[in-house]
Amino acid sequence: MIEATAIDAVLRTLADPTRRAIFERVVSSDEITVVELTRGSSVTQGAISQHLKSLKQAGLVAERPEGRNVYYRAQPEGLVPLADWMSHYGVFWRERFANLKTLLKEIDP
Amino acid sequence: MIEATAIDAVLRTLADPTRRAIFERVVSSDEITVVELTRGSSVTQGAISQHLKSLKQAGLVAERPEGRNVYYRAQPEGLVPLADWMSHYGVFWRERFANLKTLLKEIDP
DNA sequence: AAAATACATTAGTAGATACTCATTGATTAG
DNA sequence: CTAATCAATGAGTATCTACTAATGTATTTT
Repeated sequence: MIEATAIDAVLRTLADPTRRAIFERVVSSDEITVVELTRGSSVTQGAISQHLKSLKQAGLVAERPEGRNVYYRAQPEGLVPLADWMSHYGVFWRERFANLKTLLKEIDP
Repeated sequence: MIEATAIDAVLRTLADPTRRAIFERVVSSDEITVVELTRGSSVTQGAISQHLKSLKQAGLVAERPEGRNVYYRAQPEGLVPLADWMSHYGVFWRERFANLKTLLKEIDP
């Protein structure tokens, strides 16, 4: 059985559009600070920090404090519970997953 | 860009543990009625019907009325938005394919 | 040292939502 | 025909949560 608590945390965390948008911005950038995330966002800095806390607890992001800044980066292994769940319950996911494996072989034969 | 509304509906629908459990039971069985789903569940029949409505609107299940019963079955193509969203981050994984190799082994050993 | 900057955290609030209970509509059984 | 069963829906409620505003804690700048 898939670990219920992990998939639960990941899905619940990604379900919120604002929080998911933050995660996507973290993914798109190598590293990004809270002020940078706050700029171009419709919510306040406090909300950003709260969402980052949720993302961190779900294992989706990691932080690197440096001086008064905190750099956030994506933690891809946090998506493993979701990928695992998909492999069980998503038939079509297997095909796309096969494509991903093909892609990887092209990159690193 | 991935269609925001679809991935939003799928994630929001699957985020609730009770509703996700219902979906998993529908997936596991070929076809299943509401009474069957209600048996062995901690919530009432009304709640089950409400969750099935959400799942149907998200495109995750389909129904087949027969007499006074309604048979539900999983609609795997409803997971495509989620798979697409994951694929999008497959690109992100490619940039860090060392991690991806680890992920692949964990997901599909 | 004082001011400014970066981030986290708290309290309070408005809106969302998951649930129960009751009812309704439809179909089947006695 | 009447009673029972299946499922959907509505009203009402309690809980959850995403948000703002304000404050706190470091750290850096001037």
